[in-house]
Amino acid sequence: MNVTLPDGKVLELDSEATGADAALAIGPGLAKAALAITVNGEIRDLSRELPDGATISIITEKSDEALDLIRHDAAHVLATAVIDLFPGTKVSIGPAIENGFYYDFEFPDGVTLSEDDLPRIEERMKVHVKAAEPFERSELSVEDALVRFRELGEDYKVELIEDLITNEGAQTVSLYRNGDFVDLCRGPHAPATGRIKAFALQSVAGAYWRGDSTRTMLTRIYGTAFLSRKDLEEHLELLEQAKARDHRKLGRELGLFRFSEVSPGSAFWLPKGTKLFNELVSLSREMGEPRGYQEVKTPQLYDAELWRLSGHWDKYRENMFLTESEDHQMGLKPMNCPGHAHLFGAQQWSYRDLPVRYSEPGLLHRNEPSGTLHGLLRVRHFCQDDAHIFCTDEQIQDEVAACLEFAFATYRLFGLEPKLELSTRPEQRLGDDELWDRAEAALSSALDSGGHEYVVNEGDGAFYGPKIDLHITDSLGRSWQLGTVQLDYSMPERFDLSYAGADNADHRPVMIHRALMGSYERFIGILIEHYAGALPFWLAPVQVQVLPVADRHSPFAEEVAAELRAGGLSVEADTRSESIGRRIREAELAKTPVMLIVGDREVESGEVSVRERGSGDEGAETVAGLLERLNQRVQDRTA
RNA sequence: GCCGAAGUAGCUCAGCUGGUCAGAGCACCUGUCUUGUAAACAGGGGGUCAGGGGUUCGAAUCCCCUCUUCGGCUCCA
Repeated sequence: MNVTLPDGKVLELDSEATGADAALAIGPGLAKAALAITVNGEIRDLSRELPDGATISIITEKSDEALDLIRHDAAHVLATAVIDLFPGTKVSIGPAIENGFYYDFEFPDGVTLSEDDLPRIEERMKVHVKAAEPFERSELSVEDALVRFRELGEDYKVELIEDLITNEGAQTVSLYRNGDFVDLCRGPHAPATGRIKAFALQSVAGAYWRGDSTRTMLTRIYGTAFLSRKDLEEHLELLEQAKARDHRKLGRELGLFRFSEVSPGSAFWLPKGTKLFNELVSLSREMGEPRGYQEVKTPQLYDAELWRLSGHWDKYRENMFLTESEDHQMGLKPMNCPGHAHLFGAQQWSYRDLPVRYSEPGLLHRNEPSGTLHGLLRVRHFCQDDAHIFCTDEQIQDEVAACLEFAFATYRLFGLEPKLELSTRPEQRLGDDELWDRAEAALSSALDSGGHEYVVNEGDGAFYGPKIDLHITDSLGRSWQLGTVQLDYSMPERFDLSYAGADNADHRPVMIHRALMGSYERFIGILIEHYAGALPFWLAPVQVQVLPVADRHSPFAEEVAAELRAGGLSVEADTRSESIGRRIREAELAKTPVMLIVGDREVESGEVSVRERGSGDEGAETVAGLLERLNQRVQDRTA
């Protein structure tokens, strides 16, 4: 038979030749390095027979696919070790994931696993890796496979096979054996367990079977694997370093905010944190005004009637904080939209008035489940940079495009590059298909015209309309949704909103919900991790720290500070009788962008010695010149 | 909410199997030093060991409940 190699050469092989044979035919070095083979674009085991005429490419440790392969191998070895150590454990699934792998198990009654158990599971895994047990693939009819896994009591595998039959019409399934462990698995795998050069188990967690919270909670073991010990150590080192960027740690160390048991999930903002917070609110106002936004203020607490009208009473009550007043049930707002819709509906509108863009840095309360709270990134009390745009159908596309422009203009200031997701019509939805066609088309063409790349989440839209979300990852690579632009045909209906058209008839406006930073809390959490706490000059709560060398220079230091403050900067003077070295160190640790050292020389010359965060002495400068330079940095919003 | 883990001074942590176990460093306060680009020196104050029950002659240490936090899952800005 003949196969074609990546460089276009044709290789002649014996009939029934396998991927391993092909690799050997190319060269013994490659045969040794080979992990798997791509056959007509599909990754397969080396041991499988090649089809005649196939285009092949050998996967080695250098290939992009190599890590996924050995991580998947490692997941099987993990399962092998777990079953060795905990007989009677049921297995479910164990895929490779970004940065590692996991396997989900159901342990026998009475057995609970904790992280203390990981070392001995690792030891057991090492035995199997060292034994370099081959991965052997076999195929089985679905009937035989069902019998086999039923006998073993592997209920989860049985369910998987049943679903393969119903959903894919599967006739056969593939099994992989390594050592004594046989798993239902699509493959592919490397030739043997020995190819896993370095691995580590990392954590134990609960995970619902099939991601369904009504089903059994399985025990998930996370781990990672690499092609060399060095790569593994580098990865673990990176994870260590990421902890230093954690906004919860930095928020405390930098004196930005804190949390307390007296109000779980709600930040207490300290003066410095409040300054940062307010800076972002100002930014949003400053950018919103020229874009036609009008700020409004709406109440925190509303009669339950409003929530019934908006639909939140039915769909969101569980997550709302409720109270009573004079026999009226009331609820704190979890969203600003009903208030804005109510406000819009309170007066008459002409088509000439549209679009109307109401913005509000609205304070919200959502009673999020305790287990979901996460520093500033998931809180119960937060403030959105929220706005609602009421417009005509024809205006949707331009408005959405303008929202995206606004969002990117904002993110660019911080060097953040969000990932975009377009979520389309869900199964349960309001409105006819024609409406959804138009709404989705409006969103996707706004995305396309802006030249944005995005992924489509089919069926993930809100029940009232499709949406575009902006995602950013935190220091540990966890993705968080920040901004969102949502089309809503439902709320205008519920609130019976209307405007008079050119035809003098009543028309229903469309509502666009948009929050660009998302919430100030989450955005600040992400920013802190993005900058590792070293906020750019324009955002720093304390921009300049003036440091007199000795007590006798304090009056001059105060003068300099006052002058810079009068020039609009946030300045402190550290006049404590501590050593200058100590005060410089503390200003550095506080991530203050600019330090000014003033001693005899400066008092004499009237200038100041400038020290930039992280880069040492930069020489003397007049206060006036410095002020101008620093104000330019604020204006340009540069570091 | 679910699974697992943790909770000792403001912070980081010691305190092994219950019996001088309430400690250290940093921070804080006081005093001395008056400093030239990342930590001066000395002394001092501070915790009913998350909260509540229980076991015991005796609990920070063992058990139970609650709260909070951390890692995930589900859900979400």
